[in-house]
Amino acid sequence: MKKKISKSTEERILDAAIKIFSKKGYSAATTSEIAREAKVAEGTIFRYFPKKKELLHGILLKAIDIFGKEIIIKPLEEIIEENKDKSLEEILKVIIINRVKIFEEYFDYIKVILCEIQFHDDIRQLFIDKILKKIIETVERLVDIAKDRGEIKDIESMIIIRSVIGMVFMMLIQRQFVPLETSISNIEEEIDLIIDIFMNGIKKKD
Amino acid sequence: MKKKISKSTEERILDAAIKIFSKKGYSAATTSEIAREAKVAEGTIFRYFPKKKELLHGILLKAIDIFGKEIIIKPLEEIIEENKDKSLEEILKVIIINRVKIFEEYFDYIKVILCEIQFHDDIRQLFIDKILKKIIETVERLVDIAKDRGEIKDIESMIIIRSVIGMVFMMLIQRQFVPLETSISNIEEEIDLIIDIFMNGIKKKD
Amino acid sequence: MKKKISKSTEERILDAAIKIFSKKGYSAATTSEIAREAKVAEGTIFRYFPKKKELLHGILLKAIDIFGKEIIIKPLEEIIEENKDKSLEEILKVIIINRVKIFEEYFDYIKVILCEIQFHDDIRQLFIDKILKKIIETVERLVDIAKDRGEIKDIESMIIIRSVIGMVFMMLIQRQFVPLETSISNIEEEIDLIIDIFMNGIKKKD
Amino acid sequence: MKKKISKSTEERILDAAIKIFSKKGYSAATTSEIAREAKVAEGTIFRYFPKKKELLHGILLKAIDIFGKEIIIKPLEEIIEENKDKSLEEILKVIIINRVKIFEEYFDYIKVILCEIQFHDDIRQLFIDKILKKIIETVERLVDIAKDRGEIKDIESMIIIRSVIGMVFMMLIQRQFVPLETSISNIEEEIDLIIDIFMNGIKKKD
DNA sequence: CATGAATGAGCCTTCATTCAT
DNA sequence: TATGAATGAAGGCTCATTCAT
Repeated sequence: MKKKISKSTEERILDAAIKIFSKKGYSAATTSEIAREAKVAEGTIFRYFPKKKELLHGILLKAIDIFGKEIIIKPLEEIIEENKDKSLEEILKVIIINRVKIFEEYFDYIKVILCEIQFHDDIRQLFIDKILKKIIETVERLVDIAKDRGEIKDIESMIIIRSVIGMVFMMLIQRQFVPLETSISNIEEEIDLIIDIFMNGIKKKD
Repeated sequence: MKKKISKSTEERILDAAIKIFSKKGYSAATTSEIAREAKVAEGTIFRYFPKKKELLHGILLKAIDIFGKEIIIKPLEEIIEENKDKSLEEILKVIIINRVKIFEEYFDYIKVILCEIQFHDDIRQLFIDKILKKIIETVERLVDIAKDRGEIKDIESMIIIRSVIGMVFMMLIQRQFVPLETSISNIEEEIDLIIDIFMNGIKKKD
Repeated sequence: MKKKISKSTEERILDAAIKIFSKKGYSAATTSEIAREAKVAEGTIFRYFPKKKELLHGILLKAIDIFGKEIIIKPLEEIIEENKDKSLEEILKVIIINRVKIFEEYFDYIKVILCEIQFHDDIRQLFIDKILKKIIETVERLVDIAKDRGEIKDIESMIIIRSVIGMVFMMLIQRQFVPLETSISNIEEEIDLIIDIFMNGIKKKD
Repeated sequence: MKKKISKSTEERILDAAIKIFSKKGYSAATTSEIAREAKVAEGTIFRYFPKKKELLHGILLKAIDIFGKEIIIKPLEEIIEENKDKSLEEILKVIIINRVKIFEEYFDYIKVILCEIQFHDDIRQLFIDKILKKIIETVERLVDIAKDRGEIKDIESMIIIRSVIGMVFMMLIQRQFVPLETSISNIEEEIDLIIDIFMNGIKKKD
């Protein structure tokens, strides 16, 4: 029975920071705007985050927490376990739908992090070590399971992972930035199509 | 025998701006650093680009020029024409290799633009109208040709395009940011694999 | 027993601004010099006056306050009341001496405002509405009283007002800018002469 | 037989400078705007006036020329000569009307000079020596003539001069800046009233 | 002699950071 | 602990001035 405690000051600041960073970018965001958004005095921010950059670290740490612990490891293993008898397509669909939901929920985190890893070496390293590698490891296990089942070709796992992530990522990006009109009404249908392409290719068989 | 004329001041400034923007991000970049890089006085920048933001516009305009005129339209049609008799896989490979080269050559432009379209509505609109739509239109024609030839399944073109772009894009991103060790030595081999997945899927056929 | 509280930061900045503006003019004055004069950091100025121009507004607002509330309305009525039985000349003298004192005390305000109303429409409008019209209204009442008493000719009030103000104004200007040697030692004597000219003209009666 | 030669470059620059200075003030005016107004290149200005401030000097010199030679000395003497037999009022009226015309024609010069003498010692000194003293000397002669004729009271000439100048000046200022509605339709009528006040005072005689 | 591109000092302004309350 | 006034370094931008053409 989780009691909803009113957010701590630190949390409020971090939430505000994510919001502003994702809207303006890290550099263009100002601590004063973050303070206003968090409804604290500007000085208060610096009690918790003595340098502006530590807000970015704070965000990444929170992202590591969310993506790492709560999302990637546990649920993925669970999903596979719970769907042992299902086909690879079906498992993939469950996973992708789940990931997509998370992606959209934490879209602001992703935007900020993907942008800023270009400019901050420390942030990049942390991201690679604590998030990216974890994701890859986990997906790799999934691919290996599939390979063991003898269901997929013997292609370098990295390529496979990258491919499916790329396809899904592009779908998400498009949905966020360029809501071009497709005849495909809902996201589940889109995911089905992607999985179909991914699993069976686009070539017509005779 | 093209003689390399010494670059105009405006070009030098724009080149410097791209370099600095891609290294630090638009907001964190300073006009004084750009001036230093371009070897001009800071004031000179403002003769050509009265506001810092116009440097960003200048970059986008140049990107539109490069991607639009020189790369997308003409060459793609040529490639298809020249490879009429080849298989779809072969044509795709030629195209992707060509695109990848361009992508890597103008990687700084892409980084800057993709980051900043999030924060500047005008930049985003220009990008969508002048680059993205053009790319999609062109690739769509390619897909339609393939569909006409009866070589690929009847899937929504947008999904197909997005998928292949996503796969290639992820490959490029990885090569740029996370040079993880793969057993795949060169890019051509990687492209072959991507095309194979894209065309034939990853499912093993019995 | 009014205790002289140490001036607020805002007051110190405004006082410094008036001083520098009156010495150099608004445009030639720099915020850094004003900051130095006010003994605050340059950034502090912008906490109170986000744009340099708002310093000018601040000055005008203060002038409106001083000239409007404290000086023009109340004291003038009082003076007239208190000197009911005196001759017009005597009343005029009391008023002019009082005005002259104020004028000299706030000479910097006047210099700045009179110069800058030429260049800033908003400042001009405020000045006309809040100061000039008030002055004219008040003096007009005085003239009307004199006319009612039957002591002065029936000349358009505006002309009368303008004339006496012009005479006094010129005297003040001269005293400030061109301290030409006059045999008239003190200002009271000068005022007497002006009043004499104003009341009786310069023509010798036979 | 004055031939109207097309204005020299120097003249065009000076005319442009007066125009811009009077609109924006000396400091806020830019050499580039002056160049545009004068239809010359920015560099050209500096062939004739190596420092911006020399434009101000140039303007003052031109004003000295206009006010000094052409206007004050010669015509005033002429007017007095030609109107020997007329009354002082009539002579005064002729003079004032003439002065007013000049004042309005060269209003931009006056505005610029009166503003800037506050901030530039050299300009002020020149103005006092070459214009103000000349005006005073001349008017003084006029007053002395009147005194000799026994027509006016024996008041310090300076006071007399200042008074009439102040009255006229205020009238002009008002006409320029605050065109308040007067029942007096035309300027001649106003001048008549001013002269009347000045000569006969405002007191009703019994 | 005229041009206008280039300069760079210095301006107004912002904003991360400090610190007395 | 929280505040917000004060700071001052640094940024974007302007503009008088120079100089090669």
